[in-house]
Amino acid sequence: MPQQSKKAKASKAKLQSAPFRRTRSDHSTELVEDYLELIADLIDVKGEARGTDVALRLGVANATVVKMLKRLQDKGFITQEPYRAVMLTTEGWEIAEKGRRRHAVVENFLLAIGVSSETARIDSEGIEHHVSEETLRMMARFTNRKS
Amino acid sequence: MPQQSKKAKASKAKLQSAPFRRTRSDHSTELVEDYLELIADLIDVKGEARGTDVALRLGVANATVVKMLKRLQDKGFITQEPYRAVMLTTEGWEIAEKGRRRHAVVENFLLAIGVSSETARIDSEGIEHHVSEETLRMMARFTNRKS
DNA sequence: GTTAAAATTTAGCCAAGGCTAAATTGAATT
DNA sequence: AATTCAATTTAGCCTTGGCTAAATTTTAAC
Repeated sequence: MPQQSKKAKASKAKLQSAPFRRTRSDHSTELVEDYLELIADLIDVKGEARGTDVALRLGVANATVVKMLKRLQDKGFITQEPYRAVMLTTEGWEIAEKGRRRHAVVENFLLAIGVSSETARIDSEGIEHHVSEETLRMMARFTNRKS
Repeated sequence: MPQQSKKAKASKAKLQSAPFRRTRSDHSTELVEDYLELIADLIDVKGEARGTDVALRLGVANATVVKMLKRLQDKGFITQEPYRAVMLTTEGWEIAEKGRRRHAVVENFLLAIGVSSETARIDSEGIEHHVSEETLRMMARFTNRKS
C-alpha cells in the first residue's frame, strides 16, 4: 500500500480527529457541569446543598464528592467551609444555569419528537453535554413550532 | 432543616442517580465503540487498519493506541499479531456496525432538523453514545417522514 | 451537658486513558 | 545485502474519577 505524504496525513487527521478530541475533553467538563447543575437544584429545592445529597443523587461515594468539591472550589465555582453546605459563586451559577437551559431544551425537544418522559429524562442527561449551540437552536426552534 | 427518613432518601436517590451512573459507565464503552467504528471504517476504505492511522484519526499518541488495542484484544473485539494491522472479530464487527448505524441515524436526523453538515458530523459523534433505542427509533421515524 | 448518630473529611488504594522517550522491528532504497 | 526511515512497542510517568476504611466534627436526643 503506497504511503501518503506526511503533510497530507497530518491535515486529514486534524480534520478527522477534531470531533473525537472534543468528545474526550468534554468529559472533564461534563462532570463539572453535572455537579454545578445538581448543586443549583439542591439549593433551589432544599435551600442548601450538602455533600451527602450530592453523593446520593450522583450515585457516588461521599469521599468522591469531597474530592470533586475541592476541585470545584479551586476552579472558583463554589465556596465551602469545612463541614458546611456549599455555595455557588457567580461563575458557578452561570455554568449551572447554562447547563439547566441546555438540559431543558434537549429534554423538551425529545418529548416533542415523541420520546417518553422517562427516556427523555435519561437521554437528555447524556446528550446535553454534546450538543452545539447550533443544534440547540434547531432543537428549540422545532419544539416551539410543535407547541 | 428536618431530616428525611433514610429509606425515603435512598429510594429517591436511586431514581435520581440512574441517569448519571449510566452516563459515567458509558464513558468506557464509548471509547471502545469509537475505536471499533474507526477500525471498521479504515478496513473498508483502506483495506486495513494500522495503529498509526487510528492514532492520527483519534488525535491520540501511538502508545495510547497500543495500550487500548491490547484491551480490545483482551475483550475479544480484535485480533492482532505484533507489528501488523488489526482485524476485527465477529463480535468486533457487530459492535462497529451497531455504532455506525446509530451514528448514521443521529447524523441524518440532525441534518433533517436543519443542522449544518459540519455541525451534524461533530455533534453526532458526541451524541451517538447517549441515545437510547427508543430515542433512536423516534429520530429515524422523523428523518424518514421528512425525506 | 453528654452521648449517640449522622455527616464530613482524611488517607490510601485502584483502573482508565493520556503522554514522552527510548528500544525494537519491518520495509524500501540503493 | 546493508542501511535508513517509518511504524510499533515498551517503559515509566501523570491526572482523573472512582472506592473503602478510619478519623473527625456536627447535630440531635436525652
